[in-house]
Amino acid sequence: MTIANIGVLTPRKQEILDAAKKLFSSKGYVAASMRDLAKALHIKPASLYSHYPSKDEMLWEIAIRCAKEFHEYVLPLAKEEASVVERLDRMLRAHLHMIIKNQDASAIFFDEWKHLEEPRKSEFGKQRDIYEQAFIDVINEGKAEGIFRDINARFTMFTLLSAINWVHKWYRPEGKMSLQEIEEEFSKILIGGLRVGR
Amino acid sequence: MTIANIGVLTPRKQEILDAAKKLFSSKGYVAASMRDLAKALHIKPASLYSHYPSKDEMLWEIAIRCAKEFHEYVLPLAKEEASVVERLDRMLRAHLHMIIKNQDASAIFFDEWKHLEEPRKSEFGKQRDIYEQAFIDVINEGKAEGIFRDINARFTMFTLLSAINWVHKWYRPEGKMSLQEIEEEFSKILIGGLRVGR
DNA sequence: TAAATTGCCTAACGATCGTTAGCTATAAGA
DNA sequence: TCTTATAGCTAACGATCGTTAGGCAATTTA
Repeated sequence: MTIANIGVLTPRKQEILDAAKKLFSSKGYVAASMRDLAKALHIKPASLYSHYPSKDEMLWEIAIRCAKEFHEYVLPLAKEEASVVERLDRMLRAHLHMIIKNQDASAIFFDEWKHLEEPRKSEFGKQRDIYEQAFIDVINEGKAEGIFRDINARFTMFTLLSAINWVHKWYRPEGKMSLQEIEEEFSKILIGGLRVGR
Repeated sequence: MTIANIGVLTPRKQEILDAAKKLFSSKGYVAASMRDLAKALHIKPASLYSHYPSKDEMLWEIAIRCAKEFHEYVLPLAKEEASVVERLDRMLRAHLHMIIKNQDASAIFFDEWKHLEEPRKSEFGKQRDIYEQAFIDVINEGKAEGIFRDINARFTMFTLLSAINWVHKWYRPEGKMSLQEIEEEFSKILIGGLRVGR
């Protein structure tokens, strides 16, 4: 199963998946029971099994679709015609956008996927690797051009994404900072810190 | 219960707490059962209740002690006699040290505390606030002195700590980067990005 | 119109969970 | 020597978990 050939779901299947996504991201996969999910959908727990054969299968369907969203929204930016700095900046902003606009997906993409059972967990890991590698590649480009300091690209990728990922743990839309402000600050601190020549 | 008056434990109580800390941090509090813990200690599950009245009580004892470790190791650095940049740098390095040297404590301090039941959860939150505020204060000092850019101090604290906190999810002692290398890179990227005048 | 699919139901199984009741043995302190 | 604290045990309770078996009604497809 690759991201490319993820099929379309029955409307009802989609509804159930949406409810599960919301529940898993708010309570955590382990703490959220099938009975909780059934209650949210106003059906009986056993009815869920008419649509999905197991809880793990549901988590998988959710996780792989979250991965797809991140991939499709962020990765094309790596190959646009623009400078390295500009492309990395765009990628980080897009990544931030995804996190803020789609907080449920973020929680799954960053935290809950670890509860997948094998071999799905490994399969998901491969998709994460692809995503992270795209950032590493751009950072390495910047190093080769002498624009970024001589730095471990993988380490840098972790640092950048980690700083941004945490946002979904504290950001609330009604809070004091607007999305645009957050974008600008990240761009200054993170990209700023990367550049040589200070 | 404040951090100051945390008492000393019976040797056996300490052993059990250590095993629980290890288990909770590796499997997660929810997934780690009292039966798992008993097995790790080679005793029967019911015997645990001779020492602690509940699982939540154990998590609390672990969490508040982890908080204490972070507080005592990092916070005094905020008031040393040194420049703002130097003090923030030392605090971040100390924070990183704690995470790498004490990965179990990190997992509890960052992730597992959220499973505490009220009112302990709120009480723990207060301790986290104190810890975070110390970083905010130093950043504000730097702003007042014109050394750091005009930035939301709370946001910056989150960014800095988030980037570092993630380390405990990927760092392995046998990996390629040494602690010193990690320290230097963080210092360059994070502190570097904060400073004005580029 | 007959057949197949979709969606949900009741009832329950077996497993696992945190926890309790009540007991015994050992060691240290009064 | 008596008391108290420490440290463990067996057995089991009630709750909750993911899941299954088997059936019923409505809708869609052939």
